[in-house]
Amino acid sequence: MSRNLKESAVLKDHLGKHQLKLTRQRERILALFLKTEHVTAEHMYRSLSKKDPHIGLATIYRTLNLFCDTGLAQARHFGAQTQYDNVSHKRHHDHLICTTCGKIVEFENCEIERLQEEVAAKHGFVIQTHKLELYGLCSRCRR
Amino acid sequence: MSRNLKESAVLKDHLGKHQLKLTRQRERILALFLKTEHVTAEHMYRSLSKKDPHIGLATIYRTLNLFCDTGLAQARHFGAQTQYDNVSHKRHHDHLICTTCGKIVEFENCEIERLQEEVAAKHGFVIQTHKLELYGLCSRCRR
DNA sequence: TTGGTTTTTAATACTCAATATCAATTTCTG
DNA sequence: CAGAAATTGATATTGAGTATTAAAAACCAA
Repeated sequence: MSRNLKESAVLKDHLGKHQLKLTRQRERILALFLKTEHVTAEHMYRSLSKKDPHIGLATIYRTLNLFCDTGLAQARHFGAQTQYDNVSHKRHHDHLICTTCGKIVEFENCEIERLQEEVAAKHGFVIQTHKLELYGLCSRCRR
Repeated sequence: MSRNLKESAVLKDHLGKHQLKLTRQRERILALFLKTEHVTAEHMYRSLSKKDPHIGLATIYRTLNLFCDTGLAQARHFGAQTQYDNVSHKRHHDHLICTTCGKIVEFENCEIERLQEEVAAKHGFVIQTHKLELYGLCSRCRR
């Protein structure tokens, strides 16, 4: 639990600054959210319902969106569903993907990220997240 | 039209290999699709309806998904909507995408591409293609 | 504490993009 | 060309996510 003090503080700070209230539901949803890397609202609903049968699905959605506002979560859309990523678990990395054997290598490159910010600013954007995937052949598959 | 011979061939090849048929609708949807870089099914429906009032929305969806199977298109999900990207147009473009309104800005940045090569080389990869998407808020959606 | 005000909740109705259904039509194959 | 197979268009249905609202909980000041 002590590991989550920071995130709890982030939430409480945001609540305080926006005239929002700390509720039992928000605490429970945060506690569960912090244990995961990414969840869907539906999945979280099923988990929480076991202990708290009367929790509302709409509350889950509202709260996860609230987490996005505070910066604790980040929403990603896949097909029909929305995944909520726990930002604190996820140091962002990009991917090198071999098109032959499917090998995936993770990498980070500050210089590329800096240039991304530069490009975004030039077009009036503020970046929230990004996806960079390089597809090619790894050394083994090239012979 | 001659510019689209390759894509037509890709489609016909796929149809032939999967016991699918070449129909007037598929040809028309392909023709329009090849003129664009990205569309939604809804947008395409409105365009096609002007000349062909009885074209069905379901057919648009079915056909765009077919294009995804052939590799001519790539689906991207934003919140509620799905954008279908024309892969043949996509070679040299990366995207800035507004997570609120879905606005897409294309950009190119040689410096980023050079760094990508550098990163790939460091891991023994040779890049064939890449996908870079920056998600954020455009100037209007930031208020 | 308590009373009063504001926010939040839970349940449910609703929205709307996307898919399933199915009879009628079109395409292809032999 | 005829019959089999796939496709279409119209419409119903699905399902993720949002809006609504009366009741409950949280907050705050005294």
